[in-house]
Amino acid sequence: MSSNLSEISHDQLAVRRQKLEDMRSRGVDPFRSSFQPTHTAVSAVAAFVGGAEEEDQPAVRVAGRLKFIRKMGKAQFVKIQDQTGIIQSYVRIDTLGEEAYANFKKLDTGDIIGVEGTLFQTKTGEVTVRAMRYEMVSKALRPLPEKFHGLTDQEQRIRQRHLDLVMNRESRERFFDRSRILSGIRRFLEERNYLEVETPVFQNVAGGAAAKPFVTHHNALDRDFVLRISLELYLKRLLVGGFDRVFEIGRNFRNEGISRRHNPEFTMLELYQAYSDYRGMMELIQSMLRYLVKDVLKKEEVRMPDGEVIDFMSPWREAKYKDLVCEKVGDLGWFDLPKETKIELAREMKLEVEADWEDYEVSNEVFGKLIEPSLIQPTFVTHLPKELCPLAKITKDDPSTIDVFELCIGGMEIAPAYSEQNDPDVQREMFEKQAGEESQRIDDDFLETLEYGMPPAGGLGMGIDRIAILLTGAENIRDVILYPQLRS
RNA sequence: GGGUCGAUAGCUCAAUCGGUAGAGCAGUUGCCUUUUAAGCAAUUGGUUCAGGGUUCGAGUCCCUGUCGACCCA
Repeated sequence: MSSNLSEISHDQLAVRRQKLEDMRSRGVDPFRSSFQPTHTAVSAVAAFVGGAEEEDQPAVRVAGRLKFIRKMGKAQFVKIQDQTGIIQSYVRIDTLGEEAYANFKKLDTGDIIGVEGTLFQTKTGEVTVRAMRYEMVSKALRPLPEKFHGLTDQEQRIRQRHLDLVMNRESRERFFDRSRILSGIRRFLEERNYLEVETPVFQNVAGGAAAKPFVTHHNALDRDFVLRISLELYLKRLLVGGFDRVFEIGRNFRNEGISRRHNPEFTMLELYQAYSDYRGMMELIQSMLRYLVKDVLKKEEVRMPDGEVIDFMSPWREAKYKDLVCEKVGDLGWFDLPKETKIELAREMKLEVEADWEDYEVSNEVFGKLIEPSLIQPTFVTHLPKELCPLAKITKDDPSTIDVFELCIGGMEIAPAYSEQNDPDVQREMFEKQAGEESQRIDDDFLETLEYGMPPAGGLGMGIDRIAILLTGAENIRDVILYPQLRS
């Protein structure tokens, strides 16, 4: 059977198919339905008893993908990778037997096998399984990428993420970190008696943020829905319903461009706490991020790709939005200047502002382009102009600002938080001002709900993708989303 | 949407002025019983992203398109 391998050696797929058929003809199932390892790669290495004789070492059964095969005639070393890591196995013709060894030699990298044997240390000290038996678990019909360089093409790494995860340790670790961050957030909030809930993705009105929604169609109802752009309004309904501490971690969808920091579907955490306010949210987010950095990721500090170090443990800076803008432009009593003068000055600072922009939009361009990117260490920016968010409470002693903060870290907006607006009449007014002529986009059901009485509350949102970028030191949102959107 | 750059063997990459498309890894066949990207010898494998053009001759030059990367919006 194997005599014709050389004839088809130009086609690696055909060679592997032939090996598959050879296995079947020997009565070996190339795709077993189960296999029970006793150890993972990491726990097997940990099970090695230092200083003990080999006959006193534990027997282990491990399973995983063949990453490296080093053949030396009548013996070979192979590396087996599972979710936890890699373990080496040493396979000899005199322990396995001639027939089994001959079959073992036909295995390919990428095949998933199980190995059973005792632990020993090679002469370089590597803990290794001396294979007494092996089992074919799943045949790989396609070859893995090149073993040293791995898969480097960005597009392939995303389109074939499974290969990226098999070949690139940093990538696998980064997604483990993302999972740890998610479970850490849940643990943190549950310890504070928050209730995790799920609210609708299909909505009548895409509220809670300013963004273009995706539209979809329900056939049986014969009507269009929009996919949610935020979690806010439904969670606030739950505050009315008496759920005083709620959070949701869910996917939002925004019909906008794709960039280093934007994916059309992204994951948000939103949480609401009755009888709290934006100051309460400061304490919460600070404790939560320190918990994630220190206790979940076991880091003392976070290093960004450019080498800048972010210190989460020192006290966080707090600064008013207007003070930051005035400081940047050289005071000038900026917020009292007429819009035309602001536009002139902004253009002198090489900002691209349009003549028909609103006054606050010009100021916000200064903030977004010149200030935010420079806020590397954790900074609470407070007292934002009220035009920037219609869902927050107006500051008592300054009706031009709202009781909110925007937490900026690493030059990014990480988490906004508000003292939530709970006056239904003020809320309607703000919505109408924002919607302008598109009054059909006002969520009347939400406004009606507020009329039943919503407790005062602090609310906070945090982009999970961005926090993952920040805490894992990634450069691009695609590095923290398993299957990000590509062009086609 | 705009600008710059890129796409060559399964993977990572070469290919001078426009002149026979190469290497390493992987595969195949041998040798090799403690390797570490194992080693040695031999060997298979190409729609050079797609389509058009210039030319005696195009991976290379020109045009269009697809996809991607980076920057800007």
